[in-house]
Amino acid sequence: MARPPSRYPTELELQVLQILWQGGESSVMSVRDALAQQRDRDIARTSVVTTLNVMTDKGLVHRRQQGRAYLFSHAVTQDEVSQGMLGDLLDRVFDGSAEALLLNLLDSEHVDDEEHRALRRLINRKRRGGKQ
Amino acid sequence: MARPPSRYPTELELQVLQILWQGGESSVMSVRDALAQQRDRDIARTSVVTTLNVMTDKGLVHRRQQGRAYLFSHAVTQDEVSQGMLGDLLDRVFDGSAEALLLNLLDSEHVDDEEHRALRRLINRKRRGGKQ
DNA sequence: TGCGGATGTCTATTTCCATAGACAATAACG
DNA sequence: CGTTATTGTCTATGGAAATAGACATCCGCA
Repeated sequence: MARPPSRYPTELELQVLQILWQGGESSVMSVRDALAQQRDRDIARTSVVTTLNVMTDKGLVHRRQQGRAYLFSHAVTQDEVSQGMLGDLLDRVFDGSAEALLLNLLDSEHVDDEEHRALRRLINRKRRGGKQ
Repeated sequence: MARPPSRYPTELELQVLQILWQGGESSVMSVRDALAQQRDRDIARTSVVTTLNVMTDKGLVHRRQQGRAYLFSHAVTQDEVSQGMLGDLLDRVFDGSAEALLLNLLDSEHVDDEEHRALRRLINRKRRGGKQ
């Protein structure tokens, strides 16, 4: 057997999605430019087309023809993707324990005192009724 | 160019690490058995050896010779890996915002009311002094 | 002492991802 | 109208990851 396809957007696909979330419906060229800027490295036009077509097949983006060219837009929301990826990490790394995840987050160098307080405010304010 | 190597343990590597974290220093065969059980699917002994050797090169596991066989143990801790992977997700998906991540976690179906309360208790109790 | 089981090495296969070139079609412009 | 720029399709390449087979050893036991 071989490597299984990744369950969630790959690195490049995520970057593309972020561009579409931010900029809305976009042409290949403008995705290419945004990618080049975001990564500080050029990428060929055809590479972007290929990637966008693959993403279309995967159902990650929508493709709409305008004249002879295509316009692309996101087919999944930022929240969907974030929750999918976070949930995946939660399961795979923290064995489904949100407490373990939060503890790890609080202990990491990514969260300083100030952010710690912000998190506490957040969770205390947000008593119930998130999703509806 | 090609796909860059993954920054953090791959799926299989993570499963192997979990086995070593749980069971301590292990032989190839016992890792193989644990893998097979955990995934409910057989895997060839040689596949496990190959993977463990790659992981040795990557510095993820230690290899110690005992008799003519090897014993393997983890070279990275569970916390190190968790923090690395969570930090990576934080940067790549949530643009470094721990609040955004927490909000997303709270809104997800993975966290019910009870767990929500548990998280609030946790963050309120844990006022200061996480890492030291 | 010779054979079977256990073990490591080396090599191979398959698939996915990232990337891009060759080519064709077509639109635009002078 | 003819040439150039734009755009999509098709095909290819290189490397990583997951998997396993062929082979050589070597230990223990009948």
